[in-house]
Amino acid sequence: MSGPLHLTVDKTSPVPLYHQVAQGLEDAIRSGELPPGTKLDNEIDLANRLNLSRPTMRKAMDQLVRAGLLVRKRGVGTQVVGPQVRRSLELTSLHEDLQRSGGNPSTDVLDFARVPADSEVALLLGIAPGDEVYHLVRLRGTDGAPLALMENWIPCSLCELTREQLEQNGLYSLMRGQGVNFQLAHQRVGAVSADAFQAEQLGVEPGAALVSMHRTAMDDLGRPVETGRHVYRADKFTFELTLVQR
Amino acid sequence: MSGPLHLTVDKTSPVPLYHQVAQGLEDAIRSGELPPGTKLDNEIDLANRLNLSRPTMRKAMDQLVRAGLLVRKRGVGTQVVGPQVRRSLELTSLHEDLQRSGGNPSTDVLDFARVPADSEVALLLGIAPGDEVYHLVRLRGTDGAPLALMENWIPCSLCELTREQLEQNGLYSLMRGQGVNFQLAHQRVGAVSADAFQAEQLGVEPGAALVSMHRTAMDDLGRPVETGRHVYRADKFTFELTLVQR
DNA sequence: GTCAATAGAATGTATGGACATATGTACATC
DNA sequence: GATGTACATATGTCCATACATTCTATTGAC
Repeated sequence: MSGPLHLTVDKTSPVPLYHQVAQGLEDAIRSGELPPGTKLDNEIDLANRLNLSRPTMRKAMDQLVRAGLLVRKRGVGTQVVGPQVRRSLELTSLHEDLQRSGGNPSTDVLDFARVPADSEVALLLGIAPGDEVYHLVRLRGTDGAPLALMENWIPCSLCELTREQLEQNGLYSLMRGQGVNFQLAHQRVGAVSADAFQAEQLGVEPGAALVSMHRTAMDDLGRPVETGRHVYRADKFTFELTLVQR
Repeated sequence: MSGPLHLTVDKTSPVPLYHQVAQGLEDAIRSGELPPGTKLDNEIDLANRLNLSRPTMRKAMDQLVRAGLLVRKRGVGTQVVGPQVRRSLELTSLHEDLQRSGGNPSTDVLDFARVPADSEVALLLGIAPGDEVYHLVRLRGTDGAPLALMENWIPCSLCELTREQLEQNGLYSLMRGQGVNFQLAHQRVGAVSADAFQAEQLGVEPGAALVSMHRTAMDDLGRPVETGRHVYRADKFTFELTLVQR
């Protein structure tokens, strides 16, 4: 179940060989050239065919195994799993999600201020109560219809924010642009009934079901850099996640 | 910022060296022996100290970098991130979650039948409409209070299920016990207002906000093995997730 | 004909070395 | 004193090879 698959690698390119191979294989799988169930040639043959060492070939395949596109069975071989394994879980902002789905995102900054952190926010951000934080309340919508009401806190020591920037850009891209390296985020997703303010802002009846989300994001050294509480219109928004067995 | 750290490896053990090292390092980090911010010795020294080759040492550290416990910076060194990186996202069932949190889970099987798959279920499970599937409706609770209403479909060709088994065990552990290798699951989490049936079963007012979840689980070859729709009491249940930047 | 031993094939683990490249610092120069 | 260059350092990539382990299929014995 193999043979053709004309992968090529450029040994002069600055992009690592194993990455080129992994990318080529992934493209072949996602394009359907290697349909689910296909059994690949063994690692040594593949390496020889591309004039690579086995460790390099293996490292490329490792990536795809971790990504869930390939399954290796010792003593048997390697098989294509299938492209129903879509994008795995990523750390993205809502703004970026909306851009991808083609909607026309808008942002209304309802509140923007520097305030002293209360004890709850200080605990979440790992700072002292009273330290200055940005407090934002934003209303996000697509194509004119309100979608999400978002309340966020960010330590002022991390970056400079202005109301004008926030009306144009996503919070995450602004912070990234000022050297904040997001690494991971803890989220809690649940449901709440809309209170009067939420109902008015989002254009739903009071008591309507909303998706709620609490998030605390951390940078590459594990320092909390942002925390927030968001609510979404349940008829327009769900969280999609892919759980992977390790 | 290093020096002691008395790791040892057993070269006669059947457990891979790189795994022993990774485990030892992870223990040292999580125990606080290597606090966040600690800079590790370079890979070559560490390898020499443990009488290992650099690739082996590096492979061990790779695991921890992927797990988010270490950060490597080229030309600089490797640093401990911190243990606030708790358990990442895992593929678990609700039943197992409840056992971990100490609650006393109960299961009430409201419906159990073999039925022909309708077109929607058939599409999700990748089978032909009309093929036989198990159709389950279960009410889960903790300490006597209802928590979740769960409706599931499983192809009959995959395993044998009985009502009695389901009252004692989680669905996933039953299927795993019959050779189903869960690999990943796609989930959509949102919110809905409780209808009359849901409200009665869960003990809430009609119209109350509920957390909703749709899931399709797949095995190691990418075949769908289970799909379902669940609703949870919003006051007792949220989804916790950790997003990791890759 | 059935079952067990065996050989082959594939992945899993490990070694040792070599060179490339990014980063921070110390030194030399202007 | 400011600036730029050179060097030391640590990680990033890659190769050639060896042996271990597991699964499959075939062979051979009873």
